[in-house]
Amino acid sequence: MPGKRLKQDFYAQETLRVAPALLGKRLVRLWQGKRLAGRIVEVEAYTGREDQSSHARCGPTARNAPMFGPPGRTYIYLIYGMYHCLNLVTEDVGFPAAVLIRALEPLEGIETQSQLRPTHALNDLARGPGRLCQALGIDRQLNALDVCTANSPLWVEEDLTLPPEAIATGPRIGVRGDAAALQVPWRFVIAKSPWVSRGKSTLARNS
DNA sequence: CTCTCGATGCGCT
DNA sequence: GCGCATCGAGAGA
Repeated sequence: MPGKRLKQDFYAQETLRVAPALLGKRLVRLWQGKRLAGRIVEVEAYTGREDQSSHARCGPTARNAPMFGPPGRTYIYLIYGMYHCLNLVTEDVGFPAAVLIRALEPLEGIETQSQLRPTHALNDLARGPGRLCQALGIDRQLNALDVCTANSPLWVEEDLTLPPEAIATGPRIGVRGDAAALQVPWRFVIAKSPWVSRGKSTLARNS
């Protein structure tokens, strides 16, 4: 049912199930009493120590600690000294995995979002992991936050449920790592959505 | 559309 | 000190 907040059991599933299942759902940020929200249209999975593109590949550190923690929490980090990336932690405690939220279709509080991230093009408001964090007022103050409890200022709601053929996959964007990590199709997008970030040419339709 | 480049803070094998 | 799971501006085609 649309509007219902996702609970911890959703995030506790296998990461490669959680990532595509997040597509179509609604990311909601309560910012100064206002609902800022967008539809999740693009995500990436990072799972296990063997994933050479994962921040967890070298084991637990102060930064990546949330990835080893319980599912349903945020993992937010600073990248290139000026942007933030939002992940939602998946699977069991001790197993490092998370889903990176890469793009949103703006839905609610668009005027406020445009103040937080001034841009003339609606298409650029939340297209990209750094951009969507700016538009929703997300930074490291929200790191390790439980998005399943009733009073958290950030959560994911039920919204659209997509058929498998509406989902396209491809290699992850902007990552380093070994050949396997560069090729594995762990990027998931809503096929033909005008709201996804760069790299459309590398996508293939889901089978 | 493509590409290249610089900005910038911080955690790290 | 190095290297980022990025973005925006500028140049070229």
